[in-house]
Order: sequence, then C-alpha cells, then structure tokens
Amino acid sequence: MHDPDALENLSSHSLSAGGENLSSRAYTAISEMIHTRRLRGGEVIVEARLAELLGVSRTPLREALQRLEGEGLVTKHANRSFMVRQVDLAEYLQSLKVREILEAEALANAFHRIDPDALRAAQDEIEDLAQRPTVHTEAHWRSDDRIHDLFANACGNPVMARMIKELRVTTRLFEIARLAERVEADHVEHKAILDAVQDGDVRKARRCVQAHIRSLSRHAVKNLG
Amino acid sequence: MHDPDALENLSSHSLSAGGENLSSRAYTAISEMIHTRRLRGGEVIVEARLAELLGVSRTPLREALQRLEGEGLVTKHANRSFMVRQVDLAEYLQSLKVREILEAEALANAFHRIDPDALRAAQDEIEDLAQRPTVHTEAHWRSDDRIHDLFANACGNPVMARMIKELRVTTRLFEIARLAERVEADHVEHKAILDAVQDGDVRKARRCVQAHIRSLSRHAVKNLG
DNA sequence: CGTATAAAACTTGTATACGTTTGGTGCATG
DNA sequence: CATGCACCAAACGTATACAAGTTTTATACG
Repeated sequence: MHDPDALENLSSHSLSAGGENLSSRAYTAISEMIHTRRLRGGEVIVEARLAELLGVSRTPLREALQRLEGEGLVTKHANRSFMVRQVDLAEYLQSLKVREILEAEALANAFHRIDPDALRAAQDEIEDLAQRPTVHTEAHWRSDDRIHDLFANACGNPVMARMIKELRVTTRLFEIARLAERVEADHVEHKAILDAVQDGDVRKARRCVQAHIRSLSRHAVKNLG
Repeated sequence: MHDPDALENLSSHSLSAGGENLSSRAYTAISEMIHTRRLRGGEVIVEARLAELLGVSRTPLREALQRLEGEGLVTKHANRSFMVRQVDLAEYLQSLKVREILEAEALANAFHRIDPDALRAAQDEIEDLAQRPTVHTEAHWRSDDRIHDLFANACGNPVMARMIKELRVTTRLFEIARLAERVEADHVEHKAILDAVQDGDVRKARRCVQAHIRSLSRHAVKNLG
C-alpha cells in the first residue's frame, strides 16, 4: 500500500509529479480527474477509496478535497460524503450573466495594457486549432483559458481577475459535461474578439465579448432548455 | 486537556454552541475571532496553540483553517503556517471597484423583488443606530450586512449574490481593521439608498449605491493613501 | 413471502504519534 | 568583530488507530 508512484501514474501530466507536498499533489490530481471527467459530476467520493487510488492517506486527501470545496469543484452534502459538483443549467446561466458583466469590464480596462505578442500568439493558436480536422478537446480548453485569462490578467484589477477565474471554474464544469459542438462557434467568436482588440476598437471588442457569452447562454438553453 | 466546553466558553454567541461537528464549530469560532479582532490581521496562527485554546485537536482545527483559507479569511504563508489575512489598501480598492459594478447591477435586478417589510425594517434599524449616543460596532456591521445582503439576495441571481458576499468578506476585513469614523457617513448613505428604493427610483438607487461605494474608496484613500 | 430486527461492514470524524522541515541560537573560526 | 556551520527546538505534514454513526445484509419470525 501507499505506492509512492501512484500519484504520478495516475496522469501523464508533469504537474502532479512535482515536488510539492502530498496534499497539493492530490489536489491537482483530483482537479484534473474532474476536468478530464474521470470523476463525473454528481459522483460520490469515498475518501478511503480515492486515497488508496492516489496512494496517499486520508489526511492529505481530505485537505485536497476541502480546498477543492472552497474552489467549488466538489461539495459536501450536510455531514456526508464529498461529491463532485454538478452545475445545472440555471447556475450555468447565472454564472455566465456575471461573467458577461465582469469580462466586458475587464476587457475595457485591459485594452491598453494587452501585450501585442500575446495577442498575436492567441490568434495564431486559434488559426491552428480551427484548421485541424479533428477536435482536440484538451487543446481547445487551453486556448479558451488563454484568451479569457489574457484580458482578466491585464485588466489591472487582480481581484476582478480572480472573480472571473472563479466564475469560469463553474462554467467550465458545466461545459465539459456537454457541448463539444461549441468548438466551431467558439473559434469564430474568439477570433472576432481578438480582431476587434487588434483594431483598437474598444466598443466593438466589448460588444464581441458580450455577444460571445450570450451565445454560450443561448446555445445552452437551446440544447438543454 | 480538550475541555469539551472550551469552544463554548470562547465566545458568548450561540452559534458556536450548536450541535455541529468540531470542525464547523472551530470554523465559526475562528471566524468570529477574526471579525472581533481577537485575531489581528497578519497574525501567525500556530495550529497546536489555537487547537488547545479551542479545546480540539489539530485535525478539525486544520479543516476549519482550510475552509477559512478558501473563504479568504486566512492565508498560508509560503508552505508554512497559516496567518490571518491582511487586506492592503490596493486590494481593498480593487474589491470595492468590483463591488460597485456588481452591487449596482444586483440592485437594479432586485428592484421589483424587494420585500417592502424587509426594506422598512432595514430603514428602522438605521434610524435606531443613528440615534444612539455611542457606536455599537457589532450592531453597525450587522446592519451593514443586512442592507447589502438585502439587494444581493433579491437580485434573482444566486451566483451574483455569492460573488458579492465573497467580495464583502475582503472589504470587511479591511474595514474592521480601521475606520470606526465611517459609521456616520454609512448611515446617511445607506439611508439614501433605501429611500431611493422606496421611492421606486431605480436610476437614483443605482447612483446611490455607486456613490456609497465610491465614498468608501475616497475615505480609505484620504485617510491612508 | 414479506417484514422486522440484529449484526456486520462501511464511512466519516477526531485524536494522536511520529517523521521532516525550518528557523534560530550559539559556538568556533577566519 | 563578522561569518558560517552545527545543533536544537518548535511547528507542520502525514499516517494510522479508533470512535460514532449509517447503511446494508442476513436471518428469523409472522
């Protein structure tokens, strides 16, 4: 028991192999298991089982789960077990509404602070992804993160950036459960935002951000409402 | 050691006496210690000492601290001890900026949903507090919570409400460390907001909220910038 | 065959023991 | 007198044992 390599074997990513303490490694491992849907929304987590799977004792595992709970990836039912959080349509739409407000504001504030190179890189990445014949889910999310973080981080208000990222955890949780067919539209809309930024058109960029997020809402409602 | 009554003795509030498990009780106890400044911002928490003070072992204490960390009341110093979070002026202003955006929006959305009785009650409470010769800090914060929560909870968007509350944790943390002299202005500005709501003037109410939060910013900058 | 009761297995909550890391202090040496 | 190394104490990270509560299962009886 407690194979020291268990954590590393679980995922092929270098993050979990790092020299952090066991709690942190369990944290990233579980976080990734949720994002890759190895742990599905609504699934009940039994501490002992997951601990053994990860090769750690329950103590650091619980710490990881508590941190994840604070971050909103798992919830605790009363005095019961942890379960992987399941975001329903209502919460998804609510989160998008707040994102629409904050991300539009962030973009407007970030406008003159955006690194042109980073902008160019994001545009190139989209082109790349759009031309691929098959959809690489992982790469799509990375690109999505990159674009949205670009504005959040440059808005000059770290608190606002943190709120946006927190909201995106929720919406991502919903999105990974469904919609692969959004990929196409995401590319187009992301491109529109970046182009508007490059053109220096603040108002248009802002409208594009709002349009993008509203598009996400509409799509969710149409397919699931 | 581990006097079962230690937690209850620590504070005179009934919350901590309740039948929850030890983690939760430690959580509320520590939360209260921070809000009442028994634990000051920047203070390093040594687990064993605080655990003994609360009459629990380190395990539930750490759980409480981890939850508090997720909530932003404490932070972890590098990979070492927890410390009570200290909000600096910059972060305070950033948080207020986001609050200004979200609370104005929340109020606008809440406008037709606000319970007239609750509104009246909040107004009465302000009158009461304003007429007292001495300032009762605890009561002031309660009134503050009540008013701001009134709109947050009624805005129809629980996610937005949660964000607002989260931001208010940060700003409160800064405010309790300073400013008792804001009490006066708070009463006036809160009253203005509530009156505008009662008059059914959405735009004015919105302006009042923004003015209130900007007033907090200006005051902080003037006294500490 | 169904139901009720009891026992067993499972799961989380909490305490505690122990290893490891860290930061400080004092002594020795340049 | 300053600097560096070694040792020590204190605090945290982790494993594990045990307790308390819950669910499930099996058995016995109606």
